[in-house]
Amino acid sequence: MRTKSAGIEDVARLAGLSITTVSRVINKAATVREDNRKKVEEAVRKLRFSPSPHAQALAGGKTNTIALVIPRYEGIFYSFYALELIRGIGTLCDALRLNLLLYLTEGRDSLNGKLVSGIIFADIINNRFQVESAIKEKIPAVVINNFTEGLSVSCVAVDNLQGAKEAVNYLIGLGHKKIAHIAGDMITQAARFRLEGYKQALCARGIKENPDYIIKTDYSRGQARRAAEKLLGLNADAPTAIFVASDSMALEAVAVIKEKGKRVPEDISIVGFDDNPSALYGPVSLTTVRQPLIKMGEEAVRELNNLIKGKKEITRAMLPAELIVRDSCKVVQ
Amino acid sequence: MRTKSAGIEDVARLAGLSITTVSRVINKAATVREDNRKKVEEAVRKLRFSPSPHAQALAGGKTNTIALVIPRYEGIFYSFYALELIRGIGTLCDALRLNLLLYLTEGRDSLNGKLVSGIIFADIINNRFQVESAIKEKIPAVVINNFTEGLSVSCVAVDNLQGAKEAVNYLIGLGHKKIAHIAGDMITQAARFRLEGYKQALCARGIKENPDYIIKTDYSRGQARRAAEKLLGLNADAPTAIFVASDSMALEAVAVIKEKGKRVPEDISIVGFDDNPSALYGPVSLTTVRQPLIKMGEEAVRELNNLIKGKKEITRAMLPAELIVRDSCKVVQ
DNA sequence: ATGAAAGCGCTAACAG
DNA sequence: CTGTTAGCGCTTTCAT
Repeated sequence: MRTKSAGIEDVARLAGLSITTVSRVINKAATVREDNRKKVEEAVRKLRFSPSPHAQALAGGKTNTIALVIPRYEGIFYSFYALELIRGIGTLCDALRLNLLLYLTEGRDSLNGKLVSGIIFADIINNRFQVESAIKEKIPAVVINNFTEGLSVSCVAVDNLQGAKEAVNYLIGLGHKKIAHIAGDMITQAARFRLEGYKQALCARGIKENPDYIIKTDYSRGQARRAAEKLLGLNADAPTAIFVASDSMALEAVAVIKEKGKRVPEDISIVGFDDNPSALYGPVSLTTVRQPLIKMGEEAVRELNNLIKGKKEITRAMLPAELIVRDSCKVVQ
Repeated sequence: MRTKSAGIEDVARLAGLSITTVSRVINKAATVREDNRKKVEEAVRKLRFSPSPHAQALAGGKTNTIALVIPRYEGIFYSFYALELIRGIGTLCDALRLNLLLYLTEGRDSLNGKLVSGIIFADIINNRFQVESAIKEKIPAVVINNFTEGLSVSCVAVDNLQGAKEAVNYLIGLGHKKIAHIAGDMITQAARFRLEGYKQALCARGIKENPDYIIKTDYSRGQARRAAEKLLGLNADAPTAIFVASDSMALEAVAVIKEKGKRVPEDISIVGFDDNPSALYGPVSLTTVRQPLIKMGEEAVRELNNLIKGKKEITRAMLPAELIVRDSCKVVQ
């Protein structure tokens, strides 16, 4: 029983003009005489009129709303990835006056493209087909954090390969040779690239890969703990440095190491990934690889907006990752 | 240039029936003969038809989408409050097939109620007027984490007063008398209630309030750090226990304490608030007060859904907080 | 049980 | 620069 609020016709009547003219000032068309524009604007104010988005969408075909699709995969919530992304995207949408539809999806259902004028995919995990169908339906789309090979969509990703290499090179530069990697979930491209970067960096410096030194996880702290324990359990063969695929896992590794009576960085050096602010504090501030999450979100919205406005070519942006040196690494003894 | 997809008319033609009948089966009206329903359903499948939400909304007045309004106040992002809430709400919306519109708002703009059939406010911070106008416009609404006094809206909050009391009583039970409180941002009701609970618990046991023991913050780790330093700077008068308004601040306090060469819990006991999983690890696992964030989100969606479906009475739910005892507290010496 | 027709509130040609 | 008119794709009386 919501009170029926003013419609465009009421405004037109009050202003003594046609609804077309009202529509024109609403849509900021240039072809309205100044005095009439004023009249309309006043009528709008008096009536507290605001156009029905549904009618606008139906008549004009513009929705002004975009969707953010986040795969409802546990791991995506382990880091602060999701929140930072939402924050970046949400803030920019607010500024651009875009409505943001949020889908935490299992990936099975297909999105109803009729509702939105564009879609941002926060990574692709089990929902590649949603991306594909968006492309097929020619809905403007951009994928975040996944340098989409074989898919013709715009994307904005972070250079995980380079980031990982820098991390490992830094460790090698410190004299480490026994470098382990607690990897993320191989279901994510980011984790795969970080692992690949780790391998390439090792290889480039002629250090042989040790299978015992590579442990794959689901990004959870629980699995990080087990990984760290396994690594320490190698005893004499235990690594002197560990490159961990996320800061929250790195923090867990640090905790395990301390529990076992070892020290970071004196006994074992640690490099994380994310630049999660909570890694600044704690027993030792973490050396890590910074991922510009908020920026990725913003870039994605910007690109999507351009696509919606008619931009044709897709663009694949690869943002650089940056090694942030703090206190969790040391020259090997 | 999106290819025009099938409309209800196409379906009607293919099925050899009227669009009215098609509309009926879409809306699961009972008055359709079984064989005709089958025909329509098949046509729908063949044409991959899905109704235009905008047209539906315009014609029928039902949107199927709700809004989640999150005040874009820094502090709300410091804890994992926002993410957990989004997670709970988003997941349930997915299950209920509701579209979720997310607004990270400064609180100044008024929401366009025509777009949604209901609104969830994730706390009220600088945007009380948005809540008020929703009420005025009779848009179904529910407020989270704010036991809205003076506002006739449904709400689902957590019992911060009781939670804080339990925390402090626990500390008192351990023999502590010099108990400090690093409070949250007084702009939030939660912080005010936690402070109030702290005071009441002290008072009930006849412990006099010490102004030096109460430090208000903005929930940030930076301010938590300064608060902890100030508290430790009291030297002989320093507290033997600190009740901290959030886990992330509590973690920071622990860090400061260790830096100063003191131990937790041997020298100082700490109780946090949130049950943030990251407080499980680290140097000492944190005793804390659990806040059922995801549940709050789910309850909010459920209540909103009922309101949308015609439920008249508003309901104010107060979820209990639960003290989780772990390792950061000890009997005073 | 089914269909014809009248809107829902707006935008977009097309005239003037 | 402004107004007239025809839809946008559905739901809903109201007949049949």
